[in-house]
Amino acid sequence: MLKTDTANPAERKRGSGVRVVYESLRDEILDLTLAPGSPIDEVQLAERFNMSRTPIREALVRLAGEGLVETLPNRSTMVSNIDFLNLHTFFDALTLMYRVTTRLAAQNHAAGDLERIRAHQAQFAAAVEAQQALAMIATNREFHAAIAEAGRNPYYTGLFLRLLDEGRRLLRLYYQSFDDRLPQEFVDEHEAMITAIAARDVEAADRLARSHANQIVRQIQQFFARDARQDIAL
Amino acid sequence: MLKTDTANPAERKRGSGVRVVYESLRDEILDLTLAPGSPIDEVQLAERFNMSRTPIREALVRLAGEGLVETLPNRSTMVSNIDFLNLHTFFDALTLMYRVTTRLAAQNHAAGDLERIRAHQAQFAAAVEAQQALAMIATNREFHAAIAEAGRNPYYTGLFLRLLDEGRRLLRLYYQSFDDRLPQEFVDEHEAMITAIAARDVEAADRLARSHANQIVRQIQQFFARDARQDIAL
DNA sequence: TGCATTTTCTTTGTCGACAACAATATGCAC
DNA sequence: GTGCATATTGTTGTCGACAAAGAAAATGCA
Repeated sequence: MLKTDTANPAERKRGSGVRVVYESLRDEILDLTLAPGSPIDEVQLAERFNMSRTPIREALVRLAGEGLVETLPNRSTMVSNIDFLNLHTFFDALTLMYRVTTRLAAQNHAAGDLERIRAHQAQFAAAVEAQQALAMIATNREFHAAIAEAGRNPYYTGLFLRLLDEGRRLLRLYYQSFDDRLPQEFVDEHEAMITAIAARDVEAADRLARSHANQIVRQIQQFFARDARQDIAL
Repeated sequence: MLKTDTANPAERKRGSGVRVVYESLRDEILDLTLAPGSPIDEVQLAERFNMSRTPIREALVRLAGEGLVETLPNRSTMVSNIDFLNLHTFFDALTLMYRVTTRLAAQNHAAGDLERIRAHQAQFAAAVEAQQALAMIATNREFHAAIAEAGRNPYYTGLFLRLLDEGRRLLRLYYQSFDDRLPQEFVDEHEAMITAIAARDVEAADRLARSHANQIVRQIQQFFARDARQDIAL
């Protein structure tokens, strides 16, 4: 219904079906192309992707495992709602993961890590310069993901990626409303974090990560608080 | 092959199939009934649970999402190996989650939380008294899960439960080798944590959680270090 | 007209079958 | 006997179909 990616009828590598569906749905959910709370029809997806319901279902099971969709037994599955009432738990966990991963990156980064991190930072700066909201969100995620990778703790990385993805939905709302204006300050903060990591200065990395997280959290919280007040005013 | 839970031929509630398979396999993996690295045959499971391969596969997808099994494309899926070389990352994350959840429990616990926590602690103490290793592992998990619940941050709770489950496999090895002897000290430490939570003493809760985690980590590390040395000696 | 009940209809959960892929076994040439 | 190409076997990924479970619509009755 959204996109008709029914391009190739049957020229699809065996075993790639689930991955395609999973990644497509995942991106659409996180980009808010699929609205939170909207129902998901299996047969519709099967038609759209030109495949049977079986791989569609397996993709949905994966998405459910990550909390991106919720599936009621014998009832339709739907895109998970954003829990605005408990956003503070999200921000709390996000801040902790920012700090922990950046700390560990300063401790454990090895050859090649800094190059990868700097490359993502360059892409992020370019996206900010071009004022492209979606690219900003994506490159920011990759930047912090690279830092987490350099920290070399897959448990932290896993939770952090999940939180960053969940945050993509919030950021999408945020940038949508602010008309894609550019937060140059984030670029500078990123640079400072890279410097601290390169110097293996754990405490500085922690401090920067914490203030970076606080910065983001504060802005988003202000935005949603303003939004809520407007809702009441109407 | 292990258990023939082929009891009821078809008297099974619609939609419960996946859950049954998922929980059974999960328990067997964590209890080491299914050895790490052992292959998983879908048709064999289908015969054992008296159902088609479809629900079996969905259960395996869920397990793969939690990292309990690994699935190679077009090749058989197998029980995830324990990554002994990177155990420190596991202990690191586990310790942090011990601390964070206990801190939050001291901050946020509400009516009924303490009762639930104390109930699990009583069961744990009973299991220790009875020197039942499996019951000790299970009740210990429930005790800390209840604390995490009282902390009211589902992101932390989710990661913590995953770590505790992964730890079940390590603890299983640990207790197996030590002939199920009883760590009375854990019971006492639990009691102290409950007291700190009840008093809403966040710093004390943090301190106790940290030392509790260190205690456990140290014992398991010693065990595996000893084990490794024995392996070399042989 | 309003409510309870039955019927239809939609959507899910499960099944058995088939095709593709990987690994092993077989055959053949040297 | 060895090395390579081919056939065979086993296992996975995908499919189309059917039946159960709700939900919605239709019917009946007061």
